[in-house]
Amino acid sequence: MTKSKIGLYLNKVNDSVTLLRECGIQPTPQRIAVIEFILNTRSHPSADQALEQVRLQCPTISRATVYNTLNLLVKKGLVRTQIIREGTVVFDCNINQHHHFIDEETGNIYDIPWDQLEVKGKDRLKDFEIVEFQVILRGRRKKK
Amino acid sequence: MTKSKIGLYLNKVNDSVTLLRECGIQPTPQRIAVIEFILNTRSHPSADQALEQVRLQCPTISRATVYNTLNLLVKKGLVRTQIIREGTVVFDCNINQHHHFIDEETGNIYDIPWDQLEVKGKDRLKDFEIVEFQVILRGRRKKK
DNA sequence: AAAATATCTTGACAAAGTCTAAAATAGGAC
DNA sequence: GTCCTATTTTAGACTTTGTCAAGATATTTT
Ligand SMILES: [Mn+2]
Ligand SMILES: [Mn+2]
Ligand SMILES: [Zn+2]
Ligand SMILES: [Zn+2]
Repeated sequence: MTKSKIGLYLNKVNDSVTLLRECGIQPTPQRIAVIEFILNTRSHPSADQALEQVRLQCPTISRATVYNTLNLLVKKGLVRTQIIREGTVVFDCNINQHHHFIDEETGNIYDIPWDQLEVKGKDRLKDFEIVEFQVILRGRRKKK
Repeated sequence: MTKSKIGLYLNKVNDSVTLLRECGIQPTPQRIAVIEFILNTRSHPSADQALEQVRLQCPTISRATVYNTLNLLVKKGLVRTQIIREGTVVFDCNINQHHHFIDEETGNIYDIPWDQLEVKGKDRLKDFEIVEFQVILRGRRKKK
C-alpha cells in the first residue's frame, strides 16, 4: 500500500493508517474515519455531507475536525476540491485530471474520464498561461 | 434600443429604462442603478461586489434590493450566473455561450469566446443528455 | 385625496466556512 | 505507571453569502 495507490478503494483500516503515515499525518480515529469515507466515495460530497456520513462511523466527531481533516488531505494532495456546485465546495477523491457532468435534476456529479473529451484551440489563447482546465457539462443523466 | 442589444455597453439611462420596460420590469432608480452597473462590467462580480459599486451611484440602496434585482434580471434572461468562484455565485452580463479563464493570482475572470475552443468527443457520452457545457481554464494571464 | 399595488428597507434567519481557546489525548522520558 | 509536553479535538463564536418577512415608501388607480 503506497501513496501511488490513491484512488483505489480502501477497505482496510490498515491501508488508511499507512496512507496517513506516509503523508506525515498522525492517524487518529477521527482522521481515519474521514479518509475512509472520502477515499471510498465517488459522490463529490460537501464537507457537511462528509460530516453527516462520517458521524455514522464516528458519532462524536466535530464539524471543525472534519473541515480540518479534509483541508489537510487537500494540502497533502490526497483529495482535491472542485467548484462546480452552488453554495459549497465539493471534495473529489479523483486527483487525476478529468471532466465533470452535473445532473441538474438530482445534483449528482459524475466524473468524465480525461481521454473522453478533447479541447482544441488552447494554443490560440496567447494571453493566458494555462495551468489546468476541465470541461463542465450540465444536463440530465439518461436512465438506462 | 431593443432587447437584442443586450451585451453592448449602455451609457444612457434612457437605454436602461427602455430595456427594463421591455422586460416588464418597472424602472425604479434602484433597478436602473443595478442594471447600469451589471450590464457595463465584464468583471463577473458577486452580488456583494455589485452592491458596493452600485452604492457609489445610489448610496441608500439595500442589500436585499440588489439581490432581488440581480435575481430578477437572471429570471428575465438579461444576465446569468456562473459557478466558477469559491464561496459565491458571480453574475455575467455575457449571456451568449462562452468559456472562462480564471487568473489564480488575481481572481480575475476572463471570457473566452465560444468559437476559440472546440470540445470533441461529446457524442461518445451516451449516458448523458447535455444541456450546456463550457471549458473552465485556470492559470495566469500573461502581462504584455 | 384615498385606496390599492408595487417596491424598498431593515433586521432576522440559515448555511458554509474559519478561528480560538479550552479540554482531551497521545507519546516520550523517567 | 506517572509526569510532562506536544498534538489533536471540541464547542462555540464569528464572518460571509444568501433568503425571507414585515413594515415603511412610493406609485398607480379610482
Ligand atoms: Mn448560503
Ligand atoms: Mn464562507
Ligand atoms: Zn471528480
Ligand atoms: Zn462570462
